[in-house]
Amino acid sequence: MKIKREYFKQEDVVELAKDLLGKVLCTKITGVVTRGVITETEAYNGVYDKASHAYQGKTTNRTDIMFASGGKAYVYLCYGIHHLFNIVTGKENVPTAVLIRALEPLDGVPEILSRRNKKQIKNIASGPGMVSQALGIHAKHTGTNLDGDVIWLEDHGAKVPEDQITITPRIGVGYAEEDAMLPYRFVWEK
DNA sequence: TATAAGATTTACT
DNA sequence: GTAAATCTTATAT
Repeated sequence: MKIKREYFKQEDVVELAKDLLGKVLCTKITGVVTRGVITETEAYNGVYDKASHAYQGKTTNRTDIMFASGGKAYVYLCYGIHHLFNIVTGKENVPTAVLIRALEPLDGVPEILSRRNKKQIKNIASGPGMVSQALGIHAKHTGTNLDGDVIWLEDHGAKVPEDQITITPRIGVGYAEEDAMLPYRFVWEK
């Protein structure tokens, strides 16, 4: 079943990032539906988090979307090459978001293989830039409603046992000083 | 207007 | 293991 927009409005972004493990991310970008089970996430805790683009309430053209209420896509181009897909969460004016770092293809596998130019699905979406490429997500999808028919999430009822969840510091945010050590990354280790 | 750096991936030595 | 690719955004002239 499709996840309602209210789900993304809960205030504890760290809990939400953890709860998203096992959920299914779906896109319909080129007329083809692709689905993947989320296996790795990171939380970005708004104004308190130096690793967040919205640290200290900084608003720019790029980060404006993070201040919207939960349930929208925030897609950001990194290193000029990679599109990073985030789910905006929380209430309006609370710039929290969850980065999807990895997933396992479920439906539309041939389309995913073709987009990634690969022959097998192993590790095909094991990094934030690769997730976006696999599902066809582009920076132009920033602001897309996640309860629409382009990008949405489904709950297939998968329960992830606590003992299969690994919590670690985030990746690639060394510039965030002490906040780089925060345990905001969640990995589903099967 | 110009310059520096980035929530990364991939290829090559 | 190291380095290149590559372009938008933010900050400074």
